[in-house]
Amino acid sequence: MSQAMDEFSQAVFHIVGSIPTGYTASYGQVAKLAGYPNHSRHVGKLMGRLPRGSKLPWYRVINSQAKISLPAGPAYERQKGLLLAEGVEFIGERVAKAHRWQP
DNA sequence: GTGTTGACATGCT
DNA sequence: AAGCATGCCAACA
Repeated sequence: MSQAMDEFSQAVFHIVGSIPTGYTASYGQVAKLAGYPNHSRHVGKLMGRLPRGSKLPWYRVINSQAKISLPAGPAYERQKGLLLAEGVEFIGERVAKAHRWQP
């Protein structure tokens, strides 16, 4: 039945699941690693579609500005809290460069 | 089929 | 540094 998720989503999920604890990756980075260099936007859209109990560390995915997207709100604080709990350092609203995932 | 939207990226000013 | 403009591609009305 279901077409098994398109290769795109599957690749993105795989990459996101490969992000080590305490590290973060940007949408463009994930998209590129997934094999789709210019699909950064779709990564974000996919994240928004993820269910609440998703096993994927979606909270480790941020934008190229090393900042959390989401227009500030409960979700924003939630992601920030999760990252902090993983040991990620925050410089203001920005994630420390040292905590950016480097494949 | 066309137009708008979207958890973005990159470049220029 | 920060802000504005352009590019890119799929999903949705």
